[in-house]
Amino acid sequence: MAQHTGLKTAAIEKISHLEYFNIAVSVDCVIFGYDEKELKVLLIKSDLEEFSGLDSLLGDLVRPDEHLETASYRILKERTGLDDVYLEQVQAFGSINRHPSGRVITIAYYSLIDISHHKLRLDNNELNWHPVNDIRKMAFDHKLILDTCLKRLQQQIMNQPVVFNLLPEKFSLRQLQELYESILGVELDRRNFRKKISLKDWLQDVGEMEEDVPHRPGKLYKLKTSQPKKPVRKKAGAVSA
Amino acid sequence: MAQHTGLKTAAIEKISHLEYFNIAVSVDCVIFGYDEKELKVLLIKSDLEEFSGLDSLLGDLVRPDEHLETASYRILKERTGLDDVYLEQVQAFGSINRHPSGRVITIAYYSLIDISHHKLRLDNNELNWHPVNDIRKMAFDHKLILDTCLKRLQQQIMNQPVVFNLLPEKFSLRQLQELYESILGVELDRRNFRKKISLKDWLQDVGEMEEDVPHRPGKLYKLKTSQPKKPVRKKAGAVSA
DNA sequence: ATTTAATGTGTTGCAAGTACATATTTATTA
DNA sequence: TAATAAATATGTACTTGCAACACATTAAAT
Repeated sequence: MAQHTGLKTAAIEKISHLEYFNIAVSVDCVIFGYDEKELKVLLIKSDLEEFSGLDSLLGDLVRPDEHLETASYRILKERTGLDDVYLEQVQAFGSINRHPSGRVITIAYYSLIDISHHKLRLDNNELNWHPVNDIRKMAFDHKLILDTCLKRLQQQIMNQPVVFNLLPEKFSLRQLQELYESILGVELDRRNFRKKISLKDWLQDVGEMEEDVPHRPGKLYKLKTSQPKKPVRKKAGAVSA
Repeated sequence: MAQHTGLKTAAIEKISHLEYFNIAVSVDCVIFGYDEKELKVLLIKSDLEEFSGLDSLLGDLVRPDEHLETASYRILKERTGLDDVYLEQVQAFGSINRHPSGRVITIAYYSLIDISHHKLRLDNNELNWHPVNDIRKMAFDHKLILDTCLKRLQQQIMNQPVVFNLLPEKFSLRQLQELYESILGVELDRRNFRKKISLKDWLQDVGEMEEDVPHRPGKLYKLKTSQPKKPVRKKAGAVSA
């Protein structure tokens, strides 16, 4: 490889050579959901012989004319029917042997979905929600990708109002606390949790109460409209961030 | 595109088709250095006509049999002669039109280098250190990549002992504080800074004093040997993290 | 010897975080 | 209908981390 001339030039000349198109690019989505007081992730049974019986993340190759994020949104739309979801890039994974069929580097995204959303339609019965804590082994390096995305999610929830994408529009503080607990894997003190949340000024009292709970109903809240629950959706042609 | 069958299978079948090898993959390194009390970044004049006069990051296409990190280490070695540097993946950038010659998605890394290191040899006189604060416009989307990497660095330095890769082995607390100030772009209180650093238990008194300073010399410190200044270097075949 | 300029150390106040207790409300049940 | 159970709603004391701030000390330069 060129050592003393500009590598960029050398590189670009080679773009027209086939040898440099031997890497495929995919995106993989870690789709988190929250149901029955458990953090879950949407997985599909791997259809590769090498990984028979194992689950894998939802992903696909990126099309040559497709932005990375567009590819992720496409997968989400195809798999869940949902359109307007929280999505965030986490990292690229590029080990040489991570895919048995060839060199595929993948860009991992995590996404947050309200499982109870009325528009949610899983496209395939090989698709299932799995409690994150029960997952042991996955196809490819997907367990590593899942763990990395979960760590990122854990870091984010204390600073950014993102978990609300996992909940229905209206929720009680208990629901919210249970969600935090299931993501962080720890128990939280109810009084301190409420104090912390109220300091952040994320919530708005909707003036309604829980219904059909076998105990004293709590107030319902929603995310303040001034808080961006979803990131600004970039145009496909825009520079990624 | 396959909507109701496993996408993975569909994808893998297509790996053998040429249409899916139309994306090239590169890595770009944001190489930070510290000199004359300024945070600097190593850039090269772009040799593309489209970007004539503009600087660009150091990068290259990833070879089909090369791990992403290996490619970054290769670039660093070729460009600086250095071998054992701090390197960390930040993000993938994948806009469709980010490269004028074709579809190239790039994985951005940032790396920290001691500019005074005796082994440092820039391979090319188009390569220059630029004060980060002076940089306005760059080739490709490299300004965005630089800004993103700087933000990541800023987040990291308060929690992880990484800045020591930018300093010679022995340094004074003043030097260290000036470095923090130039990375964060703020002035820090000397007493609070020292307290914070000493709480972290990163430093070890080497029992020597500054020399050739026109004022009272300060004690010299080095990073505690128990502190990992560099990340564990993964084997090329290992799963990336 | 004096001046200058930086080093090297607390202290005090404020803000945030943690541990912890009691009164209140609703549904359930006896 | 009254008593009980279970969760909501709220407040206080303690501790820890962070920010503002001042003074004595040391070495080089004059």
